[in-house]
Amino acid sequence: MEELDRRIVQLLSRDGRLSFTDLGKASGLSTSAVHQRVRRLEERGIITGYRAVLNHDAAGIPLAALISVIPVDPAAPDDIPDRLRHITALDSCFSVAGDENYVLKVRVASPLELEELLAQIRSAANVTTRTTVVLSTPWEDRSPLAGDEAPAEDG
Amino acid sequence: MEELDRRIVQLLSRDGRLSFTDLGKASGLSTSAVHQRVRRLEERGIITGYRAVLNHDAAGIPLAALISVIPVDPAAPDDIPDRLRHITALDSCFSVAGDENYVLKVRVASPLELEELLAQIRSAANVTTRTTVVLSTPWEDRSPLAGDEAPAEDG
DNA sequence: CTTGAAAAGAATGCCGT
DNA sequence: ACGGCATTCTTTTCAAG
Repeated sequence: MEELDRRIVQLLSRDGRLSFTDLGKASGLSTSAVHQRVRRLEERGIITGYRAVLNHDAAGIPLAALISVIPVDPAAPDDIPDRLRHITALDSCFSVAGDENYVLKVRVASPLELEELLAQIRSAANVTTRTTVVLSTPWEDRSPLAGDEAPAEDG
Repeated sequence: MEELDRRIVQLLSRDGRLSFTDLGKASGLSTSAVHQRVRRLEERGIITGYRAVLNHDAAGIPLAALISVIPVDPAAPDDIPDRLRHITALDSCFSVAGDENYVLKVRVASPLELEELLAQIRSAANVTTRTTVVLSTPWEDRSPLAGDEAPAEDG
C-alpha cells in the first residue's frame, strides 16, 4: 500500500465521514482521484466499513473487563466462539497463544451484570474464566498506520 | 437512553454512513426526527465520532498481541500512558485491576516488529512486559446495546 | 413528531488528459 | 492515474400543523 493510500486510510480512520472534497484537500488530490482510491481500498478489503464511535460511559455501559477463558474439557471440540457469539456484551474475542485459550473484552453496565455475564459465559461454553477489571482507558481503538515503526520489509 | 435512541445508535454502530432517510426507514421515524435525535446523541457525547473500519490483515499489520505491563519501580510516579502514547502500534491501553498495571493491545506487521516494539515499550516506560500473541480474532469491536442482558437498573 | 419545500453540498459517472 | 464537469441524491434548515 502506497503512501497516499495510507494517508487516506488514516484520515478516514479518524473521521469516517470526511467528504471526498475534504479528503482531496487533505491529501492534495482531486475529488475524483480520492474517490477512485477509496473505492479501490474498499474493494481490496482494506476498508471494510464505517461505524459510529460510542462513549461507553455516556451510553450506560461504563464497566469493561478482560476475561481469560479456558475450556473445562480440553479434549472437547472447540466451538467456544460459536457458543458465545450471541452474547452482545462481548465486544471482542481473541484466540490466543498464552496460558488461556481465548481472551474476551466485555462491556456491561454494572458489577452485577458482570457477575451474571460470567455465569452466562461459563455455562454457555463450559469454560473457566479469569477476569481482569478495567479501571480506566487512557486510549482505545486508535488508528494505526502512522509509520513510526519499521518500514514494510516484504510483501 | 430510550429504546429508539438505542436502535439508532446500534444502526449507526453498524453503518456509520447511513443516510438520515435510511435511518428513518429503519427506525420508523421521519428524516427530521432522526436528524434531531442523532444531533442530540452527538451533543450528549454518546456518539463521539465516525470512523472507517480497517481489515488489519489486508492493511499489512496482521499480527496482534496483548501485552501486560508492570513497572520496574512500583514507587515511581505512574505516567506510563503518557510515555507510551506516541507509539502508534499501540491500539489500546487499559489500566486494570489485575496482577499487571496495564494491558496494551498492539498491532504490528511481523514478529520482528513485535520484538522491536517490546524493547521500545520497556525502555520508554521502564516496565516489564508479558506478551500474549493473538492467533485469530473470531470477532472484534462489535457494537453493544442490543439489550439481551439485564435491563438498566438505575442511573 | 410530521410533512413539505428549498438551498447547499456531496456522490457518482462521463469525458478529457 | 489524475482533473473538470454535470447529474442525481443527501444533507440541512426552514416553515406550519
